[in-house]
Amino acid sequence: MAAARQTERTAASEAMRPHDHGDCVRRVLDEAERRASEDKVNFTPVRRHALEILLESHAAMPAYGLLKRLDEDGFGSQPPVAYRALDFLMEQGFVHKVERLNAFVACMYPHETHTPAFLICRNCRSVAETCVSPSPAALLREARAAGFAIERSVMEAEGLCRACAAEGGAPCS
Amino acid sequence: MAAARQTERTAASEAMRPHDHGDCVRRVLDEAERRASEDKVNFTPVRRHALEILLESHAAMPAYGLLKRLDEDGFGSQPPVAYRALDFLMEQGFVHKVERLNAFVACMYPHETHTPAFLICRNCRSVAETCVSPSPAALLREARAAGFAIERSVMEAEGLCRACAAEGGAPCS
DNA sequence: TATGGGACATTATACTATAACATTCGATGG
DNA sequence: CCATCGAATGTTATAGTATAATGTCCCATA
Repeated sequence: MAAARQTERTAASEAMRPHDHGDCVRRVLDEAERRASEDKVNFTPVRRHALEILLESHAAMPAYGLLKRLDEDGFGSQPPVAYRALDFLMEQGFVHKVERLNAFVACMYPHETHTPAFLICRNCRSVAETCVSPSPAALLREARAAGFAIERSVMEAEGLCRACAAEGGAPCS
Repeated sequence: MAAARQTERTAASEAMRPHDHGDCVRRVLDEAERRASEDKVNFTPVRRHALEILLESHAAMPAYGLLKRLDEDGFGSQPPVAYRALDFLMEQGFVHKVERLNAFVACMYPHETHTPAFLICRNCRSVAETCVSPSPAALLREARAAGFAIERSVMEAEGLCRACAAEGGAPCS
């Protein structure tokens, strides 16, 4: 279990089941490619490779984890390398930041506008993205009442994934 | 505008209107006191004072901002001073962390169990807490399907508060 | 061909958070 | 009374996250 941090383990309905992950990768990468050329943004090698790395697993990866990988693959070792790529990918909606973990995941639904919602296991730190409607009604009402214009929002739920619950939910260590 | 970061400015329906803030403070502090003695937890001076500091405004305060204040008031200058107080206050539900900002706000609804929802202005960084139901239906459905047990969740919405929108929404600088 | 802008390189530093271990002190039971 | 256990705090050190600031490269294009 201790090794489960930031590995392949995932929790949510789609991600948690065995699946042809190559399909995930191709689907998302193709869509990103398409959208990038459509929007005339510059999908450079470092940006593309950063997305590929994040796509290797459904787990969230910290910026310095990504940086390490980028460095190993010859893209440079300084923090801005990773953060610039991440900024681009997030602007394009190809990647989300999981604030609770200060870590990043490739978006599995890059074709739809949505409010990402994450199920984050406090035990193994697996992360599953699910989609909810662009802005949940209750929050939208509150925002309207306040004159607040929501531009993007995220829901983050912490708890225990099925696998960890089965093991008793004790901390990894 | 530039000075608006982490000041009294707030955005949401309750917090954004002029109001007797002394009432907020007394109400929350009394409730906290009551709950602490009821639960037999140790509401020590540093913990209480940390809550008082966070209650001074509806804005989110970074941990090191709180630490600075605690230090000035004679409670010590090392990071664990602030983080320990914050850990306690969050456990008790008296304080929430706004993950998007890595900053902390006193909970304005310490008497109810709820999913906090934050409206965060990307321009002036004001934060308003609103309540939504313990777990929005759509997310709950997803979680059930995944066998994921939600223990707590948060919604964070970023956008422009009314005041900043009126000013054109340009960055503070 | 100059020039303007986007992307990238490089250096330094700011900010956030926790690990690890020592000490104090009060409640509780012998 | 005294042992001792645990919660809270004190102290030092370090890990982890993120951005500022400046300069270079290169290419589209006027």
